[in-house]
Amino acid sequence: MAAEGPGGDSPPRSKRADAQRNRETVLTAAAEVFATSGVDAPIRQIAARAGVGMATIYRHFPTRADLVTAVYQHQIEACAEAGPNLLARADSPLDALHQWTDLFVDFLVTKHGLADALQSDSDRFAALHAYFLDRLLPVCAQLLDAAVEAGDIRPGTQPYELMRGIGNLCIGRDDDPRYDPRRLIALLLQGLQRPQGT
Amino acid sequence: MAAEGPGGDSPPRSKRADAQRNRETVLTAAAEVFATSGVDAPIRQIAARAGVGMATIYRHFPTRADLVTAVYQHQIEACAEAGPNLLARADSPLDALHQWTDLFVDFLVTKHGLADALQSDSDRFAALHAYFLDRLLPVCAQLLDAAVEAGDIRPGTQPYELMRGIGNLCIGRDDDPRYDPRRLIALLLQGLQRPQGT
DNA sequence: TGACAAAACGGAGCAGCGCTCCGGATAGTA
DNA sequence: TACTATCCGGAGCGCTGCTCCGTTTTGTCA
Repeated sequence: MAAEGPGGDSPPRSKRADAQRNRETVLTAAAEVFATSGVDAPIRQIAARAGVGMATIYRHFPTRADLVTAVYQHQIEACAEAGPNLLARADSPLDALHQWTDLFVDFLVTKHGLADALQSDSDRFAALHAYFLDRLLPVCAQLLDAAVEAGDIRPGTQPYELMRGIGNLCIGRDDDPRYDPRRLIALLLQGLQRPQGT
Repeated sequence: MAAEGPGGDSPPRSKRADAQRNRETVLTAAAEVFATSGVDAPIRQIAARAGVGMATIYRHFPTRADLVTAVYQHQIEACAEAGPNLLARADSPLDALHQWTDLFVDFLVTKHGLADALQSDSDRFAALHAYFLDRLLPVCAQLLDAAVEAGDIRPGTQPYELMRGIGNLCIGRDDDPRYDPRRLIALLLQGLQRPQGT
């Protein structure tokens, strides 16, 4: 979908050609800077790389969350769409949940500081948080429900809590061999499974 | 005048009286400010509250991590000492691990932004991170080992990973009724338990 | 007690950041 | 070509972390 701020459809008012061009330029530059300096990189740095003024960035993306959202939109979307596909193709709903989680974690871990931003207790990234929830929560809920239905995991877990938990576990330096979020998330899912007895 | 300040034992030659006094004043002010504005509160604010200049704070606590560590030292210590006690008194090592985890989580959750700081990928809080690890990792390892020994949980989990996982799960606003780190940590420990059958 | 050096203090000052404001440039249209 | 709505750029403000240095306080020794 068109990258619009939350608020919905705007009339087919097309922007001026230079504005359109600058928007793309900024997105490209932001993606590069985020990859090297993390999503907290100074706006000035992104502006310099894009060869535009700061106001241009703020005009297109009023908050940092809007910019981050726009940069990663495609990947978030891909992650959302993968959910139903995995559910259809995997051996079991539990298996699908595992695979989807792996996908989600891979995405978060490879984006420097993205997981941190998502769970930050400041409100700077509220819009990003909202977008993630809006797109991925239903997917996670669907997978969870299917696994419950199949009797693989016990009912009662809230998708929101699980998603935030997974996101939280992804926080931190990604170059520490002593800490691999995947192992902990595997434990978490293990704990979710219905015990054989009782 | 044998009044020796708490904390590490330093050689007999100590600081001037006014320095000692200011150190305490700053610690008190910092504790108050941290409680209301979080551990990221501006140094100026703490200085103003303590009625001292900023340089005084930097002189006593070169980095923010040093200040935070000093403020929470007693509570961290208490948490560390509780480990062996719980192990001795609880019904089982697994039970002790649960109780200790609760203690740890309660501590983290009630300190605004402390968990965030602990896992921040910036190096600003490296000293704090190191202190936590130094004091609490052995305790966690002891509890974990005991539980493994008792056959309650399966071997192979690294204490470092578990501690970081617990810390990570505590990150975020603490006023969200939809997210309770305790529930997820319970799941994590559940996943750690040795399966009864097969 | 008074003098004096070491220790500690305080805040001005610099640099880096987010974000805004407004004079000037530009694109689309008549 | 002329005109206007749209868009642009960067100077500027306020807020931060952290340092530097002239001033004040403390402890000691004559």
